[in-house]
Amino acid sequence: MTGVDVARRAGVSRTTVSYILNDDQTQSFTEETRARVHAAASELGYVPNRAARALRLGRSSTVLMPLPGVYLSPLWAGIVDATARALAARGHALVADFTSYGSPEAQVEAGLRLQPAVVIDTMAVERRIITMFEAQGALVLTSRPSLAADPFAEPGHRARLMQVEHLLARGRRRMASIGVAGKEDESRQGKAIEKLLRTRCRKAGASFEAHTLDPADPIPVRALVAEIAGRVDGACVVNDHLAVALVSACAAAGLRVPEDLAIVGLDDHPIAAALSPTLTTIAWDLEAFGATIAEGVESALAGQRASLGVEAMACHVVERESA
Amino acid sequence: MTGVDVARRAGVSRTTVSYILNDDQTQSFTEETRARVHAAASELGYVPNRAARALRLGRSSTVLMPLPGVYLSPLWAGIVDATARALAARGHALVADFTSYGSPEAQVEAGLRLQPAVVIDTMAVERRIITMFEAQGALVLTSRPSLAADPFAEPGHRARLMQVEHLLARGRRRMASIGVAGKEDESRQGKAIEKLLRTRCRKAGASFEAHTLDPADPIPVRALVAEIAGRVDGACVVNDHLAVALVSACAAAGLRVPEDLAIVGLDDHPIAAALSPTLTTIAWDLEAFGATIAEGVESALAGQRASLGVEAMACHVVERESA
DNA sequence: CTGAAAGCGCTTACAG
DNA sequence: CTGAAAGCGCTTACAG
Repeated sequence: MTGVDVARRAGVSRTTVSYILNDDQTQSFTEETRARVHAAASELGYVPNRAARALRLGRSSTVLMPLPGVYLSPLWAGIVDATARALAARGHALVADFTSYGSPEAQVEAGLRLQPAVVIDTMAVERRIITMFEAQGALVLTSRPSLAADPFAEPGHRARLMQVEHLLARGRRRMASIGVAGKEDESRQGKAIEKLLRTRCRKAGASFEAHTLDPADPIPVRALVAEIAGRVDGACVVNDHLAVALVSACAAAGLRVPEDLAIVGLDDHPIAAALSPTLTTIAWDLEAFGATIAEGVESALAGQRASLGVEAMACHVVERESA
Repeated sequence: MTGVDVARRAGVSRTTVSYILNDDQTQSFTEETRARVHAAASELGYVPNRAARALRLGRSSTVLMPLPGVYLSPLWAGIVDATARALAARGHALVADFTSYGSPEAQVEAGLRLQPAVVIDTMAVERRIITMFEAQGALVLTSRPSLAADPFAEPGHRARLMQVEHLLARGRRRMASIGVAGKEDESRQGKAIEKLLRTRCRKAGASFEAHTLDPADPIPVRALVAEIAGRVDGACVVNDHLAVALVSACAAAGLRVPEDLAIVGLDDHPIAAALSPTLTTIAWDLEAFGATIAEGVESALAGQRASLGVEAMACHVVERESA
């Protein structure tokens, strides 16, 4: 089942089959020829050999997304799924690599071994790893929001702000933001978000305080609940993982949610819907994000410097019991 | 950077390079020649072109793992990660496909478009989809435990039994098993496990009851807590997602965990460690599982009917506060 | 023990 | 508008 079979069936040369199936704009064919070739291809169930195509073109159709050591939360799973789906529709295969490598060198070497057409840079991977990929000649597509942009436009900022708006709209005026005690660039972003939320609260005449926690350890979560009980009436949490821990610690401490403390999470983790009380959260529109990345890959392959417009990644409130 | 460059540098023919680098057993070379070729390859950082190799060999080095619509729990994420790592070490790229396709046909067509060397059959995919892959000539490696085997040997059975043993060892004698209200083959397996646990409890002089719940809906979880409060003192739950919902519903109902009800989860979900109280659970040894699959892939590629020995997948109790 | 050569299936510059 | 032919980099049967 090769292009030769299609050519024979359609009564044209192998060359013509390639030109027509790849919709080559530099060639012209009669509508009748086109139709015959397409018909022959679909009747035979012809699928071009990827290896031969890659060999000839000098690039594979594999797209690599390095996510070293990423805890595969439903958020990341959703991003990977949406991206893989959108890429598959365009004939690319997404390889998401969650492996934690011993060194940046090992990571880049393993990634390059795949000979990917494009490497997708996400917020989950260190910048210097991306730099190394580029130094080795890999085509990189970044999905990082441009730092120069209006911070309000950055998705993480918008989502966190949406949490605060939701709590303010429900009459909460003593606000706390709870983040992850984290890595360096995360905490830098954390500071920016903190400032944004603080400003918003001040404008609404609400108090504001910020805390960070280690999501792997419940002890500080319990301590925090004891500390803020009675003082804070609205908490916006950086992700649902931590929000679930918080709701649970409130229950253990006898603090009523949402009466004493309203809580809004982020990411719409499946467990959030199963909790008692169910967790109000912010959900992302991942479908659109995947499509955006797939388009970016196409542009990058076409040699254009692609602007991803990740800034436009949408999110919305999922109203449940905790706020 | 091709095999020709390596040959030139080592002062041998292109043929010799291939034979030596692929460690062809039908050929013999002096140790000195081998060393020269290996040295030249590593000095030049030679990586064989995957596309050319695939074209020549007639098969890619992509391994496909269809996981249609699988909620990517930390368990599956761990399995995918461990498998990808083990396969990468052997030069294969794992493509895990979480897409929910409209039809089995669409799924198989999309999968085949990748021209995978091997398709890995897991418990997450319907059998008829695997049958279709095989009918289309794909090489399938099944990681399903053989049904004929001793049920005690099946990993899911062993893990659930481990939960019960843990609760019995802590003096609990009024046991409940809580599963997911699920699909047909799951519920068949569910029946087998129920029988196994019931028998074990009877032997220990403990009472036993089984319940199933929809993990997406907290209402029945709360109803169940109300129903079993005071009657049951030990609960083993089919996964941590549901166990978190249960712990949370207990707190909301004022039922003390573990004093009134000891709870053991399954899968070691990261959220389980962040809960108040922290969740006692069963963790899988996924590293070994990934290695087993990678070995199976190699055997399948070598034309041998591979026995995966999934039955041997190990697990252990992670002791925390809830039991 | 080593090497020259065929051929996997594709795309595309080139000739007609 | 269409086709014959080169060549991507690899493996391996075959000849020496």
